[in-house]
Amino acid sequence: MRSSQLFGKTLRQAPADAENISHKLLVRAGFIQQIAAGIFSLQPLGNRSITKIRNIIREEMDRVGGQEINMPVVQPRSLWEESGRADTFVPPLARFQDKRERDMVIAPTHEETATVMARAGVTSYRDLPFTIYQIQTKFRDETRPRGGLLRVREFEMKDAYSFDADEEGMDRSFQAMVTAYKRIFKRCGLDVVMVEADSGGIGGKDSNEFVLLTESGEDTILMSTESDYAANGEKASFIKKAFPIGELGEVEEFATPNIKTIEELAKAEDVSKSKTAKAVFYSVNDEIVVVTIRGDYDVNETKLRNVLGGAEPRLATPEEVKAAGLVSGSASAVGLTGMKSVVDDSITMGSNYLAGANKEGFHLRNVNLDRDFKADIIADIAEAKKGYLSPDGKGKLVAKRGIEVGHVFKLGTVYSSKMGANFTDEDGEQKDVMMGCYGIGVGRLLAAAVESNNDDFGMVLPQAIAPYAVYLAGLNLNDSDISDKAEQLYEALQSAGYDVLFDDRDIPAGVKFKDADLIGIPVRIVISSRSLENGGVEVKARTSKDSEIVAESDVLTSVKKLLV
RNA sequence: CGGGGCGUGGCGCAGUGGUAGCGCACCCGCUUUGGGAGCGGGGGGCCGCAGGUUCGAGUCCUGCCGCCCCGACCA
Repeated sequence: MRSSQLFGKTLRQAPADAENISHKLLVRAGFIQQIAAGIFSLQPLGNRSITKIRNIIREEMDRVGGQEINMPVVQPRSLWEESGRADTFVPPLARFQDKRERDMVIAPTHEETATVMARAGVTSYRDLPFTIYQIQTKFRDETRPRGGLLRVREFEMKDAYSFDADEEGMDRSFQAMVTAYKRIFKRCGLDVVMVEADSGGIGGKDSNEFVLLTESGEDTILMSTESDYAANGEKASFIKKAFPIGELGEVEEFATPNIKTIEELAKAEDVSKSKTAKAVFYSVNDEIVVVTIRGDYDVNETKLRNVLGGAEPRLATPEEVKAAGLVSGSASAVGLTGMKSVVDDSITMGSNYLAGANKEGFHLRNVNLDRDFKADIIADIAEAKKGYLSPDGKGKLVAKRGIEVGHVFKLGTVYSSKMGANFTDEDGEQKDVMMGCYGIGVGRLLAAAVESNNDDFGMVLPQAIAPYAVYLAGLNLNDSDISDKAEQLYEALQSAGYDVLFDDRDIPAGVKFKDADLIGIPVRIVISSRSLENGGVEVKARTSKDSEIVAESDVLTSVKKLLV
């Protein structure tokens, strides 16, 4: 490609809207153009990078036996009623009615259609296993898109779905995908870690995220200092401090004027926060739920949602708390009836707690679970934090930020059972298909790659995903000797199989260098009167500071050393 | 959805009631050619939208829309 023909201009200044490095650089380099919040067009350079990423993904999916398919973006809402996600998917499904007033949705993900595909295509265990995948547009009406391509509403995702006869098969399919994912990210120049994750709106039991650790990430990742334990903050667990359980004391009420928080209560009584039972009130499906957790821990709302069966909890408003007859600042589960009680298991690792008396200005001593208040659910709903003990007993947790670039799920039969995707096994029995699903955000992957590969001058893209492998700049092109040689080099490099961007523009050298750096092309070749005087052409890697002079006849050899 | 900020040429910005400007980019000419060149000339604006106040509104008032950031939320 000749720069003089290339559509798209580089910008000296990034739009004021852009804040992330990747957002700024992708816009400045002419890769992407914003159309609306979280909605982008790809310009030629950006499209080339994305195409390369897609192809890497395809190769690795095919390598582990994936078969490419394509499913519709527009789907009848009834399909989502079958799976039960029509009203529960968060963010809300984008919906519209077609001409005949039939309810339609714009797909945010494709488990339903994939299950339908399997439902029709699988009747016998002999049809299993198989894995299908697509690279397809999704739309999620995110509450808050942000960071250029990092979090968008319309986006392209590679989504794969595996179908197996039994759990062992599903595990094998899952492992194959994990292998493929690791190769994909490595080839794209991303150093990712696989962490345990919450499966959220997709469902299923186990899920893992592939995360690029970087400060600009929006997820919190907790990792052990001494083992390979790593988990998203939504999922992370830890070993809770346990205290000896003494004899249960008598409950006694005492006055606590002006004490509203656990901190104040612990301080006033001169005890550790772990001697207090904290009550937090949530609104879940318009009902108040009381959550009790030991005062030294906080509630993890994702875990809470999961123990509540998937309904989204939200902190009750002061009005709701009051309406429920509760005394904020002095509340506890003691004596409460008619509302669901969830208790974190930390409460069972101690006794004789300080807790609210449900009476303005009073608290209670020696409060104990079962005797003084009930639990409908006892579970781990505590938020892991840095410094806590790793759940495997090895080391402490540290907190990092990360960008989720891939997510793999063991779905089991959550979709197949609801949607009737079953088969007859060897014994003639009817069984639900065991599924897995596996996603990679394609645009996000590019953004993540830029986030982790840049310097003061621009992107530093690995050859695998750079729009071009070689930037060939001819200077003093009015000199026919130089322009002839530049043309010859352009031909030769292309014949050798390299993607070459030939800067044939009649502009100052500095502009060409700036553009080459900004776009992040791995190898830059300069041919000029100066280089010829020095005995050839200049070859420079984007990653190195200095260039080397190479005889014209040796250019291909020299480039070959820097590229594959 | 709560809090904050911003909407003026492709991009960055100035303009607090009186003829819409600057830098970059763009077009023409000449001079230039190793890190975003110099000189000269030129084109491009429903100042987000609607209503209002005023002799007069980019500027003041009201409403709406859009975008960004923080939070909430987030396969």
